Amino acid sequence: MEIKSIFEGIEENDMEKMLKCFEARKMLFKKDRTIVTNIINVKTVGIILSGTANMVRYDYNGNRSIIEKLETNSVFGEVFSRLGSDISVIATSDCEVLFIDYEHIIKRCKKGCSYHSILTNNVLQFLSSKIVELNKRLEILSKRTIRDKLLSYFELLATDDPRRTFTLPFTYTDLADYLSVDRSAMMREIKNLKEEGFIKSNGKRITLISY
Amino acid sequence: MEIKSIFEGIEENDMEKMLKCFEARKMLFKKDRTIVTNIINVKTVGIILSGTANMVRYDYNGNRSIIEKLETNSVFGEVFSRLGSDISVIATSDCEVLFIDYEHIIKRCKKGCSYHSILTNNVLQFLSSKIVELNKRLEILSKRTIRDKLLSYFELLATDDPRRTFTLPFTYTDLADYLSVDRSAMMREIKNLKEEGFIKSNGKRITLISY
DNA sequence: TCTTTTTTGTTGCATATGCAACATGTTTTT
DNA sequence: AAAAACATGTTGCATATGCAACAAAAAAGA
Repeated sequence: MEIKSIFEGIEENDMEKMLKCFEARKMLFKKDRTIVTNIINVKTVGIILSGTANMVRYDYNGNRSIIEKLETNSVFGEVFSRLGSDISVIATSDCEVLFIDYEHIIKRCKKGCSYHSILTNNVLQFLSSKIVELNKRLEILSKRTIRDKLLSYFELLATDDPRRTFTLPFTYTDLADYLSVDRSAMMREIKNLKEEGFIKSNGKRITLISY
Repeated sequence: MEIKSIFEGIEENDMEKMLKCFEARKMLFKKDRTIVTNIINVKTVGIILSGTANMVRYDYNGNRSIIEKLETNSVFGEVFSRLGSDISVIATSDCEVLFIDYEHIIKRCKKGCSYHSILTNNVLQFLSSKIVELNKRLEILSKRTIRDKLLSYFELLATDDPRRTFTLPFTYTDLADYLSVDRSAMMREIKNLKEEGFIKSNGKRITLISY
C-alpha cells in the first residue's frame, strides 16, 4: 500500500532517460550542512537518495521545531511546507540529494513517456500518505496537555506491537521539539507517567501499560 | 495557481460521461445531518457540490476539534484524514455531495479518456495545497502559548490586507476549537492583546497593530 | 585515551491555562 | 412574540507548563 520510493515501479533503464529528460541534478551534502533554506517560491523538489535530514524551523523566540524527519526516499519542497517561513533542511548525516523541477513532475509531457504516468501515480500516493502523516501530528498537537500529547504519540508508536512496546525514534530533546513543548516540563511529565504506572521505560525503550 | 474545483478544466460534456464512468453518486443532506462518520477504510471520496460542512473529531474527553471547514468544492475522504479516529463530517447547511470511489480517481483507466489526466493533475494540485494548509495549522498549533497561537493565526489572515484587517471566518467558540485551546482562556488572552495594544477588534472584525 | 559537546535528569518559581460556573447578549425555533 | 438554544464575556481557583539554572551521564570528536 504505502510506496517506498517515488520512483517505485520505474525500470532502471527508463530511470536514466527520465532523469535526463527532467534535468535532474544530484548533489552531495556533509552532515550538519544546510541542504536548502527559506523554502519560498522554490519550484524544486528534493529527493533524498541516501542519508537523513531534518526539516526544521526556528521561530522568533529561537525555539526550534522539527517539522519533519527526512529519511532515504523522503521528498521535500515548496508544496510540502508552509510558504513564507524560515524553514531549512539540515543534513543529519552525509546525504545524496536529487533535485527536480516541480513542473516536470506535475505536468504531463507531450512525448507521453511510459514512466511519466507511473511517476504521477507515485507522487499522488506519496502526497496522500504525507497528508495522513500531517494529520497524525496535528492530532497530537491538538491535545491540550503534555500528558495527552505524550500518550497519543506513544499510542501511535505502540499500535502495531502486541506487547505495546516501542523504541523512540527521537532523542528526548528532539521529542520535545516534535511535540512543541518545553523539554524539562516533558521530562517531568514522563516521570509522572512512570510513577503513576501509565508507562514503563528504559532509555528510549517504552512500554504502554493498558488496563 | 490555486484550483477552485477538482473538476476545473473538464468540459461540461465530458463531465457527464465521466461521472457515469466513475459511478459517481450524488446525495443531499439537510443542515446538521451527518454526511459520513468514522472515516476508516472508506475508499470513497466526497466532493461538496453546494453547501458547507465541518470535519470534526470528539476525543475521549468530549473536546470537539474542528479539523477542517469544508465549503463548496471541498474534497474529503480517507486519504485526507487520520485513520482510526472518530472523525465525522457534519453538514453546517443544506448540502449536495458527490461520492466517487478513490480507485477511479487515482488509477489511470485503460480507455485513456482525455478528462482523466486533467482530473489527475487537479487532484495533485489539490493535495499539494491541502498539504500547505495542514502545515499552516501545524505552525499555529506548534506555538506554545495561546497568545502566540492567536497572533500567528491572525498574522495569516492579515497578510493579504495592507490595512492588516480581516474578518474571522469562525465564531469565537469555533476558533478556540481550531486553535485547540480553552475558550475562556482564549477570550481572556484576546482581551489582554487588546489592552496591550496588539490588536483592535469589533466583533469578528480584527485589526493587527504593528509597530 | 582524554576532551568537548550533547543529552538526560532534576528543581524552584512565576504565570499561563484549563476548568467550572455564571451573566449577558444574540440568534434560531416554535 | 415567547421560548429555547447558542455565542460572548467574565471571574476565581488549582495546577500544568515554560523558563532558568544546574549536575550527571552519555556520546562524539580529537
